[in-house]
Amino acid sequence: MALRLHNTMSSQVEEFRPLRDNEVRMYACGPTVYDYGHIGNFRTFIAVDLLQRFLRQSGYKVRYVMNITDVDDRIIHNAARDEVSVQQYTAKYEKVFLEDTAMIGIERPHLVRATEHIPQMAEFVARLVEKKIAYRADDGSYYFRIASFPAYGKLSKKDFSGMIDGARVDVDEYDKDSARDFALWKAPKPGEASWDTPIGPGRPGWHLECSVMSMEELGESFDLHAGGEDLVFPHHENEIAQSESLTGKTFARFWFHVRFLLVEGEKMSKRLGNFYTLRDLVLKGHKPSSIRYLLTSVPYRNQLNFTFDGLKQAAVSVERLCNFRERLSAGNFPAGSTPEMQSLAGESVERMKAALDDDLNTAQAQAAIFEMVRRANSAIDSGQLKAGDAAPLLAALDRFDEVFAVLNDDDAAKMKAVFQWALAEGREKEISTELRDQVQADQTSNVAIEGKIAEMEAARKARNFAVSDALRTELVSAGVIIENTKDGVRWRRK
RNA sequence: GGCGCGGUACCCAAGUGGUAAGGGAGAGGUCUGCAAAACCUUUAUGCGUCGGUUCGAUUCCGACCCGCGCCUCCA
Repeated sequence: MALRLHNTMSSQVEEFRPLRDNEVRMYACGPTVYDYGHIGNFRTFIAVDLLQRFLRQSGYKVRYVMNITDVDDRIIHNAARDEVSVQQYTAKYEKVFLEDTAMIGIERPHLVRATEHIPQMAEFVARLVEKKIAYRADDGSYYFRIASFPAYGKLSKKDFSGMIDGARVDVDEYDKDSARDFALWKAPKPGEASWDTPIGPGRPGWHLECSVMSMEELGESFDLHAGGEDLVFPHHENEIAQSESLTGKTFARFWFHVRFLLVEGEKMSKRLGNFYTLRDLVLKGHKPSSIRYLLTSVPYRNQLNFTFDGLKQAAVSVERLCNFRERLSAGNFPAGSTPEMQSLAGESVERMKAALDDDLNTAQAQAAIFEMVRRANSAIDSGQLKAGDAAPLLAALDRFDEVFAVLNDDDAAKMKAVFQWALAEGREKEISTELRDQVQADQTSNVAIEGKIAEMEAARKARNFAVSDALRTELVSAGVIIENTKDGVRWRRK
């Protein structure tokens, strides 16, 4: 079965086939690097990352490009406020973005920066002017003439045919031909960052950069363009207008939009006090793997209600999968293999693929893996599972994690990094006791832990349970989880 | 006002014109010196409300109620 994806352009779930055999060219609108990213941003980026991972798992070569918007009004404003250059300002937040995406398990796309493509953007505008699609306003800004592109509105399903020119012209937009016409190129205001180009001084508009960079990297027509649902209009609509009126070709064939999330049942906003950056959550003691799991557990087109209760549940779910993997890889099973477990592994892989093929139904894919875990655990308990069954089951789990990326067990180091960042930024007050404990637990050395465990085991052998229990309590409070299995003691950090 | 999405158990959340996945939490049990892990049993005659179509609807249609999104910067 082939992948079927919802396409905003057709409002339908369609079979996804790339233009070129075996190669997918996709573009995602990335961050404007003016602040720390919030969990809503990351829902989108994780969804696109998951798509990209699944495409590769399905055998495609994926060329995935993401832009970094490193010049815009907010950046200019904030840089001025902080009395640093635009470049210094964006460098900081680009670094933050890269750290955050790595923390949340996003594989790095090929990144392109707006400020590194200024000449191409100016050239793009010049070509649109030549075709009389763009025009220059008195102040030196350039606008796109929407009236020249009759298909305008086809993505967002808006009808502009009845628009009355000038109906909503505001003071700043007095010299546009039509109020709806959008800026391609903004003339510099005093003190603003600007570039000297053949079309005059200024800086690119946001819509322009995505058109120019995506076509430069992927060609005039490519397979898929992604972003948050809010970008459908006007951003993506404008990209289409610019690009297609210049090339006369279909710009992107599939439009992939990720729905906004809710936080505790309400729209996330600073006003409501439910606005969280990724780092805020880690400061509260939540693991990156829990956050990623929660953000992938609801299919990307459904509204996801992000709650702290859900975050705890996600942590337990991830732990269950990790425990299972540990149990399979460390256990001693009788030689041989069973047809039941072999086919269970195969069926589970099939079910996961079928679920993801169905417009990335991550919830179904997770259900499939849990079903496998339960049945395999059951087989282990009843002594049915054989040594030769472990490999295919582990392979199925790996296959799951190639896409979901939650089982790496590298949370401790990531949390420690956030801990240190908070200290460096003077934000130690925001470090929760939970995070403090996590970092503390990580500092107890393996040798020390294993020493304690040896003592505990000696006491247990001597049936001195008071001593062994005391040692175990001590270890547990240091964040170490102890399990006595029939193959010996197994321990791990919380 | 225009366009669009959703309301499923205590919580999160899939799904289908033929009788409700999965996870978490709760309860009981198995195993264990005790825990932990794991497993088993159990928790919606019910899928916002009211009508309609149908042999049969949670699933299709209509109305209504509620929540949410876009239409302006926003992932």
